Amino acid sequence: MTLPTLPTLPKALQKGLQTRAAILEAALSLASHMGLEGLSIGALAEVTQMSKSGVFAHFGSREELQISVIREYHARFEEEVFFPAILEPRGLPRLRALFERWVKRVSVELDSGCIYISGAVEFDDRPGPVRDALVGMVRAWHGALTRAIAGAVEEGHLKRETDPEQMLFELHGLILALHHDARFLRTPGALGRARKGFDRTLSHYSLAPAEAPALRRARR
Amino acid sequence: MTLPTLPTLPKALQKGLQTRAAILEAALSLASHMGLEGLSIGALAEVTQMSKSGVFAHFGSREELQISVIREYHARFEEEVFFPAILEPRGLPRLRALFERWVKRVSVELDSGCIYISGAVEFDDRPGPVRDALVGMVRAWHGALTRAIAGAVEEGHLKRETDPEQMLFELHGLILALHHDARFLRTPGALGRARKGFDRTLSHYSLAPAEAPALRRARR
DNA sequence: TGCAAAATAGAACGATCGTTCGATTTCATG
DNA sequence: CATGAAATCGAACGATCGTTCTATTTTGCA
Repeated sequence: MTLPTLPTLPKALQKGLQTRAAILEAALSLASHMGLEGLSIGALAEVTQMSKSGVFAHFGSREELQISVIREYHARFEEEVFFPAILEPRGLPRLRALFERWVKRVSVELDSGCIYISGAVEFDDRPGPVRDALVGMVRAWHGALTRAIAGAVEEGHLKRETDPEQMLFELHGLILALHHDARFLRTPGALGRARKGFDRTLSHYSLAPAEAPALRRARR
Repeated sequence: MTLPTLPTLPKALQKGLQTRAAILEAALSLASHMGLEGLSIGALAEVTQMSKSGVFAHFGSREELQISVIREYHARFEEEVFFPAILEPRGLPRLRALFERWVKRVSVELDSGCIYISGAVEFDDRPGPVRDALVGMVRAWHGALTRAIAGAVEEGHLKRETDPEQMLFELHGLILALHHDARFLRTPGALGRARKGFDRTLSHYSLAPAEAPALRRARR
């Protein structure tokens, strides 16, 4: 039984991946503005100057397209926020870098919108693979942040009693409020408020060299 | 020139407003689950056992329906959150009541979603009367909260330097994080985290009778 | 009870959606 | 250059959307 044609298995696949990347680029921009639910293949075809079926063929379904967009967004998020920040020394410097780049990402996206945030609202009631993908990515990101906070505790930069999940909850709230006020209400100064909130939160969880030890000793 | 029929101008209008209220009830529930953009007249007709055109006639356009839903949501929000809380004494008690009822509203809505929050994401990039209505309602609510915070400052319950808008930003963040974690991530304990965050925020902006005066004196 | 008005139904419209299918073009490579 | 595979197109599908009409039913009131 000889293998008749030995399916070619092309090495480069140049053109295919190339246009796929172009489509994904447009899809990312479109989803940032209209949300993942607002992503339509027709609109995508118009933007990329292709036929609907041409666009469609690259993903096989709208759901797969949405998931691809989420994955692409995740990759860029990692590259712009996580990877550079993780180079900072463990502890407060790393945590600061993570938050600052996070804030920048959300506020740079002022005219494009964070897919994690809009997706969370769009899919909180919609079970399925798209929601699962989103939850997975957000959980991974929150996990990384939680570890960074725990690292700052171990490093002695934050109080030993610090609950990393609680602190993450509060920092995440600042990001969400920034997104809300800047994009929806268009309040000026939201970026500054997020930063100030971060400092205030940090000051609470930080060791306050003057008072904290005294307080802690007094309690025992 | 005699008025020929003297257009009846009916007093009760019973049936009309009655079914309109029923439609609005269903629309509110539907919009809470699918978002304001997910509100479709067809689905609404199915739920209310009416014809599409029958539903449509009560609002004249989908946009007007969406705005009516927003107005209805606002009225209920006022009744459940604002009016009861405003009965509390000015200052910290009132602020506490406002936040606690706000939190309850968002977490009671765990299986229905807050239209203010989902609407903010859906319409942050979509100009038009629906967005305008939403912004107006949210601004009104934030304004009430800001006044409550300012009241607590004047009452001497919060530090004189307190920036009400900054504090509101942080409290709003807690609500948004609660909504996100409870509805999207389905994290247990999000409600507790929001409350703990509130107490922590409050403790920062409160006059700390023991230490704060000493610190303030030391700085001069 | 009868009559005008209000409320609702029913059918149809153009548009857009995701998807399918067959034909055609473009590509990579022997 | 030829050939098969990959990529793209164009047309059509059924479904759903908001909306518009014209009947028909139901209602409120003299």
